[in-house]
Amino acid sequence: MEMKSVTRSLRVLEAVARHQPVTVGELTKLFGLPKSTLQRTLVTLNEAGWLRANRKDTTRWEIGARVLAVRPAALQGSSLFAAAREPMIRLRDAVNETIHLSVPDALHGMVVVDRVDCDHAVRTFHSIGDTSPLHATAAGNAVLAHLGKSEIDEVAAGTLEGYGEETITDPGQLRGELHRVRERGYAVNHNQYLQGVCAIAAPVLDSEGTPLAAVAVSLPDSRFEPGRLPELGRLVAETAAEITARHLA
Amino acid sequence: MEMKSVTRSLRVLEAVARHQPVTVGELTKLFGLPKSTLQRTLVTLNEAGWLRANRKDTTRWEIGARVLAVRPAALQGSSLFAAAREPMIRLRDAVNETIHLSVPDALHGMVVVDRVDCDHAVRTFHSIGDTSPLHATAAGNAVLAHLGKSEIDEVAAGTLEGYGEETITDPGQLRGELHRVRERGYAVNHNQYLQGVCAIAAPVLDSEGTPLAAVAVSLPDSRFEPGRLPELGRLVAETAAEITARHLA
DNA sequence: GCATAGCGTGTCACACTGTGGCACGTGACT
DNA sequence: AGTCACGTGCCACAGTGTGACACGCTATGC
Repeated sequence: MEMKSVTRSLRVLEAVARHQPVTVGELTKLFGLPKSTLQRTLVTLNEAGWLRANRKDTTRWEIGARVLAVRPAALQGSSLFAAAREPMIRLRDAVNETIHLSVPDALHGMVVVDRVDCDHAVRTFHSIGDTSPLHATAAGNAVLAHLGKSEIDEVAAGTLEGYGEETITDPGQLRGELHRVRERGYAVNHNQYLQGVCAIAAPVLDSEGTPLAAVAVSLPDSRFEPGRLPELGRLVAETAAEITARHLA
Repeated sequence: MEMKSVTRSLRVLEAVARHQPVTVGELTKLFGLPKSTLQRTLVTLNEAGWLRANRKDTTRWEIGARVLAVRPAALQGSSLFAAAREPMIRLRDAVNETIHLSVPDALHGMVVVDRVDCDHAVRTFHSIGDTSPLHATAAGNAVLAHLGKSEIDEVAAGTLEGYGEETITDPGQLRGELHRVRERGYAVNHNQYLQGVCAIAAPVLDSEGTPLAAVAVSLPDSRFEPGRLPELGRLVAETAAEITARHLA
């Protein structure tokens, strides 16, 4: 079950996305593969519409718009994405902090799918497409808390990697935290994953209670005030509830 | 320059995107290929992270989150996308009609990259990722009008496919229309492409005047009032200008 | 002005890859 | 039990993609 050319083509696609507009030569250095091989790959991807030549320098390649037609199941019909946008902007306006929408991917991590920025000079930054661990982030915990027991066990049984002093690495402690998340309706991350980054998150559930995504307020440690937690938590949970409602409508 | 397996894999990816969550059997009917071939493709795409098994029915496949890492690159570094969002929502609030953001793809068509919905019961509908011809849509004309003469020639020299009574299929007539678009700052489509669908669009330009995208107000024929055109056109053009300004900032 | 080095592009024989016919296990419906 | 359709697994062979090599071009250095 190899399909070498396919896996390589997809890796090339990802490399082009990160380095666009990029030339064949630059890619040979990145991959250590023969020029002919890479060029053949680029031409093929181009013919398929997934890549295109830069309009100004036709030897440089960039991502084609075809990619946009391929959307993750979590965003199917764009309804979740569309439903989330305006509530997210309102939440940002209310708290003036960066808001993220993330979806779980194969129980291995959360992926940022949308973002609304605040206007502080100092702010947290995560690109769309970035991934983060379930057990060490607010968005991850918000989702995890509403998964079935078997799925929680699966995650807790795996290695709970530590990223710093605050990371929860003990399965029992994680279960306790998830219980608290369920009770108060929102999850909190205080320096558990990235140093200096805090977040408050709440889950977006489908009609059966399965978590589809999480909305999170993300802010620098320097602006984190424990006293405001209940208020922020309430706002985030309300936003998540509104997204859920719009999504079902 | 074939790369049969790669092209096929990408086709499969697109098919999965359209039909997710989908089974092997359904795909064999779509492609007329052996089950083994398709399954091998699915497994490979899954291992690459672009596909994943549905959580409830593990024999059904859907698009994985990996594509999100590539997606922002398709939106010109994502800054355009982010810059456009809030002006688009304001425009929607002002006119209560569906707003689209589209980018040109390889001079062959426009691709919808973002959408803000109105709240009418009757509304136009285009999914993100949908494509439409340059010569027969408002967004297409808005972009085309600001391309170089050689590029306009290229399009005009090609076949200007007709989609109905109103479609401009004559190259000379198209040039005249594009001239008018440049003069008044916005393009209008009255049933030229899809029957019953009208739109008013304006281009988003980069610092050199190259069109990067177009914003469009899209509405059903039944709500189209010629008398409101100047006002709508002005609003759309202002929105496009604001997106341009934010994008450069 | 000539040499060199780097680029993108093109070619081709060979090895190895992906192919697809076939067969198995399973679960649903008759 | 019997039938059917499904997802999955296997393997010989044909056809595919591979990558060393070569070409033309441009920029840079001597």
